[in-house]
Amino acid sequence: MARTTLTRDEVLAAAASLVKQHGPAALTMRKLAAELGTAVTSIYWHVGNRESLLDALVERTVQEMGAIRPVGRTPVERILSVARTLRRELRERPHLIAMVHERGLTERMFLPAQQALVHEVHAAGLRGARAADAVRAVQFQIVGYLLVERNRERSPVQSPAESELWDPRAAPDDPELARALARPADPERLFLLSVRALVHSLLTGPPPAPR
Amino acid sequence: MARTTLTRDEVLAAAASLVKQHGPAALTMRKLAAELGTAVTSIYWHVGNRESLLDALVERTVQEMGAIRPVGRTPVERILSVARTLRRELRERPHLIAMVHERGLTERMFLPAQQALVHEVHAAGLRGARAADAVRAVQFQIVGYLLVERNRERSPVQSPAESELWDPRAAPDDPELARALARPADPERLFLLSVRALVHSLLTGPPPAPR
DNA sequence: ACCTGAACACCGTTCAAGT
DNA sequence: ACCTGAACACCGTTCAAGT
Repeated sequence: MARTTLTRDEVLAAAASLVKQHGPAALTMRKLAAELGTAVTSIYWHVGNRESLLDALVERTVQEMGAIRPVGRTPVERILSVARTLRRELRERPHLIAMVHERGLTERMFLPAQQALVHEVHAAGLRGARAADAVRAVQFQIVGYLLVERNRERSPVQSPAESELWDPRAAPDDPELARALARPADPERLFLLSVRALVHSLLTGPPPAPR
Repeated sequence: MARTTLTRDEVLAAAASLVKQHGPAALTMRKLAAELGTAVTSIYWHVGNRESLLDALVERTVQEMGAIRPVGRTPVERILSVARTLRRELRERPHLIAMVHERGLTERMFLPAQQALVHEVHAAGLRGARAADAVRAVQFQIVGYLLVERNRERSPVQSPAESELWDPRAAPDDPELARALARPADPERLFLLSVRALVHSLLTGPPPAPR
């Protein structure tokens, strides 16, 4: 397919396309070579090996996660907007994000978001170590939530299903609770509710008690 | 090695041992056969194929995560004890937990914990849909946090390191904040601080505002 | 019912050889 | 500087054949 001489960028582009469509497991050196119309071994000249090819893809993804622009009137609202933006961007690149995660670069990918959080926590009046704790707590919560959510979506058919797990025996005196837990969660609503609750507590509450 | 006839349980035990020591990628059918002193193909008779062998290991792990016994005087403290217990148990089985996660069974593994949380949220006076939201928010936060923490630990050498990312330019008027963010986080402290803040807000705060 | 080796279709990677 | 095919050491899985 490559009418001109093969290029590292061409290799990366083809690899990214394979990963976006079918996930990282579908990215084999041989399929990639077929896609590019070259010998398998040419790829090695340009990218070293499969591992560093994946590294390069991950690096690209990290770069693509651009700066974050918080919107809203209060710090809480602006932090919520950051959370919402992150959720959207991550959901658009599930396979690549998973690779970033596997490579342990999630933290670095979230640096722009972290800086935005610092700004908002500051605006809310927190300083020093307390502000750092708040930033990290929110960041961990957002990232963690999204990992769990992704996991739920990839879930095979659960057996037993959540609805079977929550028959009324589990909470005999609160059938509405059992019914609510038997229903599937609304992830976006739960996400915003959780972030709001945590942020509210961190920004306005008293300092947490020592353990 | 198997002096007597090969058994499905023997296969599972040997496989679990390989995974615990070197992770799921090290579990190849050929190595497993060598470990058991049988032909590769014998294993197929007992467990079907590699995929269902992994499924069986995951199933075992889910069963092993026994019931949770909350301790403490207040609901908040008892929920914190659940969080601490989960953290410890997960950290003892990193590879197997990762496999559970990859298979989308994390939720099911956490059912005993979820039931404990229901009990505590109830004790704190929440009912119905509001209680269900609180349970799920806490559960998602705990699981999510542990996934992020695991990721951090597996992290290769970060480049640029967190400490380089946080030079004083990022927060010019708060050098203590920059210093705090440049230091590595204390995961257990941050974990308990986060859970405490979220739980406090969910159990005692006003209902969160609509979005 | 249980086990076997041979064979198949896949991998990633190395290397000497080409231009 | 860039590309090639052959070869190597691995995979998971199928299958006909043994007992």
